[in-house]
Amino acid sequence: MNAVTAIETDPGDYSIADAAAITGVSVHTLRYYERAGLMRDRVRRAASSHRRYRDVDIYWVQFITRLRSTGMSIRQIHKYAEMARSGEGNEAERLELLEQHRERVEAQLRDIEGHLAAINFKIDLYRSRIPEDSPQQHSDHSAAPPERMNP
Amino acid sequence: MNAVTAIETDPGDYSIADAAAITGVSVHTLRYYERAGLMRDRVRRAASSHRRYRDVDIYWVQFITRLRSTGMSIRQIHKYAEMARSGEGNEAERLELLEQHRERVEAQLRDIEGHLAAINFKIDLYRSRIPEDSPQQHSDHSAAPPERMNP
DNA sequence: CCTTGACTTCGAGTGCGCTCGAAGTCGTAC
DNA sequence: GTACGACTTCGAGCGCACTCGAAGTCAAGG
Repeated sequence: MNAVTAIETDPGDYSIADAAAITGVSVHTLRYYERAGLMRDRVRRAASSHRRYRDVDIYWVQFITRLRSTGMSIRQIHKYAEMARSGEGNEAERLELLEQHRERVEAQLRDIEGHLAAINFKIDLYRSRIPEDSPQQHSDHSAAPPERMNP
Repeated sequence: MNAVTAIETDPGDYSIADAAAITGVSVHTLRYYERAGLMRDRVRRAASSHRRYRDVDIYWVQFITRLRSTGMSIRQIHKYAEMARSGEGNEAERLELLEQHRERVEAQLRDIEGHLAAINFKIDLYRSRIPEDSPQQHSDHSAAPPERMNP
């Protein structure tokens, strides 16, 4: 069970280029994430010191990509990864972190829906001014959205 | 109809501090937006050279805030504002810009929904590992999301 | 043996969107 | 008159998340 050959030949081991292709994250960013302490597990190395990503690493990258895409900061992901790295005993804490994030994402979703509605409203406003011949005043200003805008 | 007094006393005129309070955008940022050419209309000034925001300015700020919140860049908003400033004749172009943004926002919304589902999936995974007493192995790894993750 | 190319590390650079601070000007209150 | 506070301009600074580049290593192919 030679570790090196095992690592080199094991299917389910990917080069950094492969990992980048699979995850859609650039090789630069993959290295950066690792440096920043975002990886859950230490990424294995071939004898050549080249990184060998395993499936779990890929999944992890895909998951933290989702966290990033929903606005979680690198700092926060680092914290989460650190907890995950330190093994059992902090599951409740990790869960809490995720649940807090979930709430932020849900709020995000609601906000964006509101913004979308306002944008659609404005689009309709433009539409009503263009198609038929009525190129008089442009009272573009008040893009009054479907819902109240101010607190 | 003294312009100065008219501007000073007109209700519907707000100081930059008022505008900041109303829009939730900081005074620094309001000035920055103006410098960056994001304002549709030239913001009026009192004799003291203090800015006097009118309702339309407020509405505009609120709208571009929505554009910002949905990921439109300052550069793009500048372009849009420039078109709006240059008066009639480019409504179709403005409409197109907004519609393109709308599509991006809709895509954003779908993406976030997917991310949220994956996060919820992971949360459920944690939940199943915590409440009852079963603190054995932690096979946290594969946060297999409800939908396929890779293209 | 030598080239090629895919990787390595590490520090520096970039772009974005603010955010701040210094120095100055007003207008009102005491 | 002078102190105060709210504003003004302008340039510089900051934090974040990458992104890049230089210089080096290594394995395989010709």
